[in-house]
Amino acid sequence: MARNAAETRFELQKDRMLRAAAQCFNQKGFSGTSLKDVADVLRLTDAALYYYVRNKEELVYLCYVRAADVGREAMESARAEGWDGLDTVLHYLRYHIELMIGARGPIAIMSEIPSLKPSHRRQVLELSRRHSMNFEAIIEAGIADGSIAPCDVRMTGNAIMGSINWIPKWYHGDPDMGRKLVAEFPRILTKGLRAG
Amino acid sequence: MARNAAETRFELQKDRMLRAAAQCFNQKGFSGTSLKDVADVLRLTDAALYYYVRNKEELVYLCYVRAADVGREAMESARAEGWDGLDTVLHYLRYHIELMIGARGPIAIMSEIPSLKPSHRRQVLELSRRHSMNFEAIIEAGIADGSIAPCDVRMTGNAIMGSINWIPKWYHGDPDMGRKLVAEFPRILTKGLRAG
DNA sequence: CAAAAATTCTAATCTGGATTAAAATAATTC
DNA sequence: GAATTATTTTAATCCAGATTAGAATTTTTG
Repeated sequence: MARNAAETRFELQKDRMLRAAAQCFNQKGFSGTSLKDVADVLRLTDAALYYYVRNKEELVYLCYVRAADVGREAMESARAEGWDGLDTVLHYLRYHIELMIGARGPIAIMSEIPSLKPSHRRQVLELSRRHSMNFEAIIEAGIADGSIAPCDVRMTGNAIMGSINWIPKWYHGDPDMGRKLVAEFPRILTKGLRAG
Repeated sequence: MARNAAETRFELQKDRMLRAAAQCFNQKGFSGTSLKDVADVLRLTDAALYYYVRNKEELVYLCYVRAADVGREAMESARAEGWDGLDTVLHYLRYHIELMIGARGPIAIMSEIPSLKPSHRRQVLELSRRHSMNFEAIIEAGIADGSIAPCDVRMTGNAIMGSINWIPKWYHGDPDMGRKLVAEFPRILTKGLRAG
């Protein structure tokens, strides 16, 4: 019946669960949300979650992996379509924000990596580090191709990613706000980059 | 012995405690850090903390009030010294970052307001809302005086404050990084604002 | 220094929430 | 539609960590 793994009822439910969890975690933090909180969103019992995940720690871990996936996808699309460094950054920001607030959202803020068990922590940090590096590489490419003004790449990357990461803290699904977000944020965040 | 309330041994220790707590909360989140974690930093027993604070919830509450105070101070200094809107924003950012990473730090990220009890939550949200409004007012003043290019004030404020709020997530006390932060961040965040 | 006050500790208790096992229900398959 | 498999629930257990009471220690005061 299911075409591929991702279309299994199991996989669909699991994904629903991860989105519900992300929503809860973003609001109340990792330890602040009980499994019952997540289960309530899904109209399930807390115990049912254990059918999909070994324990609570794995739930956050999967949320973070999912967040990393979304960021990576956005960046890959942007790289394929942007025609210079600045344009690529612009595309990346738009895609990432669209995914965050769209059907793939909500996306968990990776704000409690220390709560992960060592092996998971390592993996998530690695994904996170790689994403930062890729973003900085785009900025550097933009400086090289003349579309972005020379700047401290590391700090600039931190500044922009901070804005992005913080979005779930104040955006809670209002559609009007969402449209504005997609329309304005990429523009605002890249305005300071432009060369010349 | 003590000149004023703020110099009491009690007040000093309490402040030390709030800074230790902020450090822990920023790393592991509210519920993720046990009172023992905080006490360990201070070389005290968890039970000793109850001499300074009624319970854990109050500890976070005070951390958040403290964070709001620091933000407000930075903004007041900036308003007094900035000679136009853009310059005021620049000053504000510099002061706020200096306070965050300096002797007054670490400052707690207000990321788990939902964990507060209703009355405290109301108060903190009010402080937070007021700070945002004041920041947006400065941007508007800058647009009016021609130092800042017209923009969506709300979104621009969110973007900049997001960058600021996220700092404690990646800055962990490295002095070199700290200097760079103070030197570069205000410049980066205001680069996109400039009119003309 | 002795008494009083302030601060911290020891040793419990208590509780929310994670986790588990087994039973019950729903969906699929043949 | 009976058997099998997948999903969810009920009903415990279990434990980390918050909280409390009272004792012990340190600091201050006179």
